[in-house]
Amino acid sequence: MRVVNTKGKKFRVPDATILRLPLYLDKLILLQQAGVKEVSSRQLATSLDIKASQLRHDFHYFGGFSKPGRPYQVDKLVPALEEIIGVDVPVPMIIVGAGHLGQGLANYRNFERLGFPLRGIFDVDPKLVGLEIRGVPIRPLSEMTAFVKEHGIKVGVLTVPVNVAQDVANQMVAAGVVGVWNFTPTDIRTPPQVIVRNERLAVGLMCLSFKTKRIGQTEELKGD
Amino acid sequence: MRVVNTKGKKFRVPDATILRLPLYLDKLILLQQAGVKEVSSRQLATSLDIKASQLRHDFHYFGGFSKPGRPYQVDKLVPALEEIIGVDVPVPMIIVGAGHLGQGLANYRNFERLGFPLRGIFDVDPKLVGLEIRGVPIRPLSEMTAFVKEHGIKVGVLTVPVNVAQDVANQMVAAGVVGVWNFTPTDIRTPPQVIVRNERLAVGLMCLSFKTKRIGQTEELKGD
DNA sequence: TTAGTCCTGTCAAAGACCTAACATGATCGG
DNA sequence: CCGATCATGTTAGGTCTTTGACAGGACTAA
Repeated sequence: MRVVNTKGKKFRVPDATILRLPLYLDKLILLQQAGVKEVSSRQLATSLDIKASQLRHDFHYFGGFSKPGRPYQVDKLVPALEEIIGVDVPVPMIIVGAGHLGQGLANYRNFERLGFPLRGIFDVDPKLVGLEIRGVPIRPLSEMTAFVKEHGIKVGVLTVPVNVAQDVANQMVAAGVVGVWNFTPTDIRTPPQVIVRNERLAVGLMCLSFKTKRIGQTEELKGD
Repeated sequence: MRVVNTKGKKFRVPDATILRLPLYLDKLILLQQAGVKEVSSRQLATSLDIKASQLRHDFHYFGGFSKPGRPYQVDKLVPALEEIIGVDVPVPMIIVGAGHLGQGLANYRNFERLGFPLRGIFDVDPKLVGLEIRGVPIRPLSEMTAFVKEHGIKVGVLTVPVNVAQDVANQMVAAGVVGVWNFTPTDIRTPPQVIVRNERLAVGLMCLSFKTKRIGQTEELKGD
């Protein structure tokens, strides 16, 4: 991933940095809501459990957001990061699969705040079709393709059963979606220009498992 | 993180490897269910979009799971990884916060399969208390501490509102929980021996945002 | 038996990433 | 005005991670 920073220089931004930008923004929004005006790299880094030099290094790829001697101003940093991450331009989104997880996500209020207004929910189950979640009606899956085209939907959230995941994803892509947020426990194949983000709940659980099971062994295995 | 491999040697296992183990297991279980008996490092790696040498290198930390010339046997590899990850020993779990996300997670059937049987659900809302999800009743939050102690609960899933997250986490830890699966959009502080896994949905969304917004710019910024 | 093919375990080199250190600039109090 | 303090931007060096290459075992077919 490459960007041109504020000083006209081209940088290759490491993936690791990109993955941290949302963490910075997340924390900064909390600070902003708490009325904090200024924050130093040390304060911000400490609260995220990383090194201050790493944070400054990350910001450096974008030309820096302050000048030597002055801490970062929260009210300037937030919109700057929002623009870099792309949160400032709305990306209309749909949820496909109105099961428990799909409905839970549909109730998540932060989507709008993060630039992803929810425009539609789709499911095959006739018992679900017609219900409304936060004002958004559940529509039959058969209408999805036309809806995506008509409303210029860019991102689809995939919360369908595993066995139809690839099929539904294919329909989304054919209809014009450029990003898929995949909550199903399987890999889906897409053309290279379509971005897939896998949200593998099982993986999170297993990581937790690996670590908790090793509590109590740590005395004999120093230095993890 | 350190382990002793099958040849008695001590290795420090990199974090990057640990994060991949669940992906391997996840895929292998799918293969096993499909009746596949043997799989080579190339096949497995290709399906996960990584290099075969990396997969073999990862397995090498644990002494390897086959011998030169023979592909991996799915039925041997699955239990071996399950043991390493810790999925083979059940870890009783509770969900605290029976809102939409909490209920969605409570309906997730894979928890048992992954070694995390759901033993209880807790909430402060009297309208929710008494409801059952997949046979597990929702109990008042005030009973949580006693329940954790009595049933030897090891892991708590945190799906409460942000403003009470730290407070509820403190109660969990005081009651004896050793792992917290945090779905709230905030950091929580715990003693060092308690493992916290943050499942930050907003971060996943923002990563997707960063990438999808840059589609169309890729022609002028070659080589991402 | 033997050549050919497929495969893993192993290691060293290359690459990506993180961190400490420092030059420099801003601010404050006296 | 000046020193002390705090802060960022920047870079070089160290550390962690990935990759390619290869030795050697196992199987197959002729």
